[in-house]
Amino acid sequence: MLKNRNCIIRLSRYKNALYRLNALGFVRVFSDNLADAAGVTASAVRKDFSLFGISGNKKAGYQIEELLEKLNSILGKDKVQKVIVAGCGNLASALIKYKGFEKEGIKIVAGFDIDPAKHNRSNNVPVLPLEELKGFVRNQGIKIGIIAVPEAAAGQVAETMFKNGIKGIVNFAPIRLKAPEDCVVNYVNLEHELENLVYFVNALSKTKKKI
Amino acid sequence: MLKNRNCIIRLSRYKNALYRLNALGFVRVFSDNLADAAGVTASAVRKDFSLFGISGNKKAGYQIEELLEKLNSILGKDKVQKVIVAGCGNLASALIKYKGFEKEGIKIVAGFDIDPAKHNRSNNVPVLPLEELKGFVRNQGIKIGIIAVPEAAAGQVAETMFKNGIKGIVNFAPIRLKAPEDCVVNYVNLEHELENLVYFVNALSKTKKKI
DNA sequence: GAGGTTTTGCGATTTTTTTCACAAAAAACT
DNA sequence: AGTTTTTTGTGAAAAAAATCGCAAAACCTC
Ligand SMILES: NC(=O)c1ccc[n+]([C@@H]2O[C@H](COP(=O)([O-])OP(=O)(O)OC[C@H]3O[C@@H](n4cnc5c(N)ncnc54)[C@H](O)[C@@H]3O)[C@@H](O)[C@H]2O)c1
Ligand SMILES: NC(=O)c1ccc[n+]([C@@H]2O[C@H](COP(=O)([O-])OP(=O)(O)OC[C@H]3O[C@@H](n4cnc5c(N)ncnc54)[C@H](O)[C@@H]3O)[C@@H](O)[C@H]2O)c1
Repeated sequence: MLKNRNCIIRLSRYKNALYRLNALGFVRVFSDNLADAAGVTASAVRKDFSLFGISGNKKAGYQIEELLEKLNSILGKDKVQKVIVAGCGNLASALIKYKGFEKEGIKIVAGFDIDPAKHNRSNNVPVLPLEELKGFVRNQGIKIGIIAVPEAAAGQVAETMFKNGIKGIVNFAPIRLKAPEDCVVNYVNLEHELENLVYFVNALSKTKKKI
Repeated sequence: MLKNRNCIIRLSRYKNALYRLNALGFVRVFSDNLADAAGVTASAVRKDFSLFGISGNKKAGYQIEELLEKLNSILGKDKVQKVIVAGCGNLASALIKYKGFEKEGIKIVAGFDIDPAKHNRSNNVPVLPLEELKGFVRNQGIKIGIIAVPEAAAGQVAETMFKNGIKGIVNFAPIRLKAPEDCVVNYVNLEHELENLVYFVNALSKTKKKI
């Protein structure tokens, strides 16, 4: 099994770039066009493809439509991915309202919250009491969850998710989660993202001054 | 200059973990305690510290307070970082409302939008017309920006930011940005994060079945 | 259809990152 | 004071990821 997260993220980027090229009327691409569009090197493109047994035509590059089919299949985009969110505060509201996920075959099917004021069954995306998470996830066979609860609640919520069949979590709370070994957690930490930026901006400005 | 993004992200994680340990009453840590709390290995902790010339005491570990001071200084947390946001839609609203940034010394000082309906000068965090971004950034010497505009507008907005002194951008729009070489862009792509999760969940379930 | 050109596919190489492993320092114990 | 125990700090080794480089295939031109 391939473990390189960056490589899979690049596949997503190729996919997005290919949709854009397609929309511009292109039918074929060469590895270097695609590389430019995705912001990587041509040999990275070819290497990644070779890792997944994707091949093009020497001298004629890759057929965009065919390529998209293969990438979409690798990325599990041949079926709609049902996702739930725990914690329906500010961040989750933005996620639930976001139209872009639908285009990508990602469907947030329900939110869960402990605050009764947030509950709403008649919504397009219902917000249900946290106690219903368990049954919902089991019955619908949901595999992917998003954690958007406060830091203090995240560990507990993750445990409930994993216990009831969730296999992958995107966690926005700024805390590490314990996960069973057949499960995955992807962390999105916006503070760290900004801190990181501050570090590199400072570091760059220092090196520039030396020159 | 150190280029390893992961290493800097780990420093942020150490910092968070140290605050938690501090709150629990700890005064000192050993590399392995900290490693556990931050979700890394003890040798990674020591190696990272050695890279930044941070040293502890053999047999007595590290003084938490002192360590925090050093990490905070490396991460630029000794002064408040002023940040602006372009695009004040759903996502930016969540960011603007988020209380957690303040605790981390990150202050979103203004939002900018093309939609007049979003403008509001009397808010705690004012939302101003996009045309004012230029002057605002220059006058206040802002170095960090967040892009939360639609994909189609992101390139243009980034260009304006960079032209007026922004050195680092966190970009939520699902598109690569052109950046001057003394500037940095950190990408946060939530679709890709979910896609990635789907890939690894599928991959793991396949390898498990083989066993 | 020979010769030239372009582009893929992938093994080999290089670079980067992580992990190991152990000497040296410091504390604790005897 | 010497011995044992514990933990750091960092070179060395290993592992992982990125990049290079080039043979081979496909196409084009004449
Ligand atoms: N909003 C941001 O921009 C932002 C930025 C960085 C990090 N985060 C992180 O994302 C998470 C969510 O942030 P937010 O701004 O949406 O917070 P929020 O306070 O707006 O929302 C949290 C929601 O979780 C609910 N909740 C609390 N405990 C719960 C539980 N045990 N089970 C289910 N629901 C529970 C609350 O009722 C609330 O609706 C937090 O961990 C925060 O640290 C948010
Ligand atoms: N909301 C999410 O959960 C989510 C998830 C993934 C990605 N994103 C990305 O984040 C970005 C923002 O998403 P959102 O949901 O907040 O969108 P949104 O439509 O709610 O907000 C976009 C805002 O940008 C403003 N805008 C448009 N053009 C502008 C310009 N040229 N200059 C300044 N402002 C401009 C609009 O008036 C609007 O207020 C998008 O690129 C989106 O693809 C959002």
